[in-house]
Amino acid sequence: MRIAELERRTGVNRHTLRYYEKEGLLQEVARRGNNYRDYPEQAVQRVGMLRQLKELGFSLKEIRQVLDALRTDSIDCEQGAALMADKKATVDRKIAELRKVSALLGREQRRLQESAALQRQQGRCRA
Amino acid sequence: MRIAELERRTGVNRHTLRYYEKEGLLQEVARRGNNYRDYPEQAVQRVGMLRQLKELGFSLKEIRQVLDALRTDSIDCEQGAALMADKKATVDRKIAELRKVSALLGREQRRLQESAALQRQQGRCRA
DNA sequence: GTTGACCTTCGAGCATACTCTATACCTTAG
DNA sequence: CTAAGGTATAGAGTATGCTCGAAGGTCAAC
Repeated sequence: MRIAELERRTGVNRHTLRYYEKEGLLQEVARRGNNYRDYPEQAVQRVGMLRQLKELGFSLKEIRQVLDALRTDSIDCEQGAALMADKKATVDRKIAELRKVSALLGREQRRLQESAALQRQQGRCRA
Repeated sequence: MRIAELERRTGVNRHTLRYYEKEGLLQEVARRGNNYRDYPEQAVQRVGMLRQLKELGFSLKEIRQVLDALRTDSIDCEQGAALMADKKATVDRKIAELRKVSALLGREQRRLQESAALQRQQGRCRA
């Protein structure tokens, strides 16, 4: 598919897609005779994963490492496995931290909601 | 405490601490007679939470909203509760996504590890 | 072959989040 | 009093990750 379609299907700006390619995040982008980029169907998923990881706080550099390892082939298996383990540990740590944050936000939300209820009965908010 | 101690205890550059203050992320920083900043003990925790949220992919702007709501007082309870609920939903969504990523990384790690084992027995990596 | 909708590259510009430098004031030890 | 070291502000500089516009090539329809 051409860049316009990938842009439409991923919601990612075409300039950004070219930027990702330049930064090595989207490899093996074929070109047609006219020099137009010709993305494989797979690219949609790849860009999706990229954006997801980015949203989760990973830098493009880190994401590239993971995506590279997922493409494998060029990378040593042992090394790839270690990278995956490392990234998984990072992700698991993030999950644990987010759980705490979620719990904290939940508690705070309930507290404020109760205050709001009181506020409706009485006067001002006394959080 | 003065800025040097907060820097030491949080591991955050003093220039960054002043930057956070300027951006409204650290409010109520008292000044001594000599105009030196005098942070309350609490600031250590606040900076810690800030950095943690940042690490998890939140922008300083988003973090400020949450920290502001946690300080409450100035904010409407109803509104604060809604913000907390909203941020909690975001966090919970992130957790769900990270679980998927973690699972994927785990699968990939095992696959590469098996390939590495085969590789040791036989020849090259065939991932 | 001209129009219009694509596509290309290149380089400038921008927002965020620091990070550092310069200049100067404050404080404490010797 | 002076030197050393901590602090202040202001503003410049940097890294990352986009985002955009200009100049020009490609292509299908008319």
